[in-house]
Amino acid sequence: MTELDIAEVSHRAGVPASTLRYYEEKGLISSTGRRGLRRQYDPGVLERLALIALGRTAGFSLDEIAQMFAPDGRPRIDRRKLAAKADELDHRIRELGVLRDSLRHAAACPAPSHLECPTFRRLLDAAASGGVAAPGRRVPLR
Amino acid sequence: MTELDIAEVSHRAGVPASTLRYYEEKGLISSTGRRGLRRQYDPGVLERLALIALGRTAGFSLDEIAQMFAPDGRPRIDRRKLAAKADELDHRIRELGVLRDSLRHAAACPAPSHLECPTFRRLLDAAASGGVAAPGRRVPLR
DNA sequence: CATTGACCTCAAGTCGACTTGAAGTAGAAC
DNA sequence: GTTCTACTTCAAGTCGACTTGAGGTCAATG
Repeated sequence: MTELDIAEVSHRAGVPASTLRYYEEKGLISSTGRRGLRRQYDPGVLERLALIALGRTAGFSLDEIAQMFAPDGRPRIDRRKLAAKADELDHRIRELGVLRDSLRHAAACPAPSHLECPTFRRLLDAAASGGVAAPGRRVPLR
Repeated sequence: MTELDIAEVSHRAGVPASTLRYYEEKGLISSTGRRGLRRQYDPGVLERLALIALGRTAGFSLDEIAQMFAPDGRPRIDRRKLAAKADELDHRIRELGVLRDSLRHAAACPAPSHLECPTFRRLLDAAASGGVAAPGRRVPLR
């Protein structure tokens, strides 16, 4: 029997069983059957979970990820969506880069108060005018 | 009178009035008084809002940001915290860079299915082993 | 055959940052 | 002096991704 028990999947994928049930409810994964009450899974579910994890870190929502699987279970990833997400990431990366540099500067800046540091002020103005980033959708930090 | 009406602040800072009330409730900003019922603000609140926006985009929570103001209202930013956040950002930036490159590759990859693309598979394995990033705290995407 | 313990379901709770809705009020315009 | 309107308060709702808790079931172990 090559089937995996839910505990096995949970352990191997590093994902709580509750999450596996939740993903199943959302249609992201499916179990091949039950042994008694317990869900059994095809080993392929591990790959699928990896795909889901990947999508999450790229900033896709679970619903978006669900769209990425064809009814037959094979990934059907729209290359344009990937490219678009890559561009989005690129944008975000630049923003974060500016932010990081400014934070570093502010951390080292000799001005008595941050408000008196020109670099910090420039950053502030950018933030005020939405030049850096406005709070919006969220992506994982780590 | 140099005081600003809440509508004025809302408009100039690009922040809904409901958010201003919420921030006040959280102790992030304060109004100087009322004209009738309406909150009046010192123009300095705009700078403070910029500071808050900045903190948000850097990934600080509102509570953390609240800690960054001394009781007198002046920013009291711990330089070590800034440096730590910069390091965190740096880490995240690297991760996102890898992710972006891989997405771009996958978008252009000629393999019939992404699962057959070596680059994509490497990325998958990284995601599976937590090598890229595990979902956790959130920071603004844009 | 009885117990154990890990799984099951389903509803509800959590977290952060706000938003929304109902019901009220005061300054300003007519 | 009435009406208009933008504000006010306070409680409750929203969103996404899960987690938690109560009460139930079943394969395996002794």
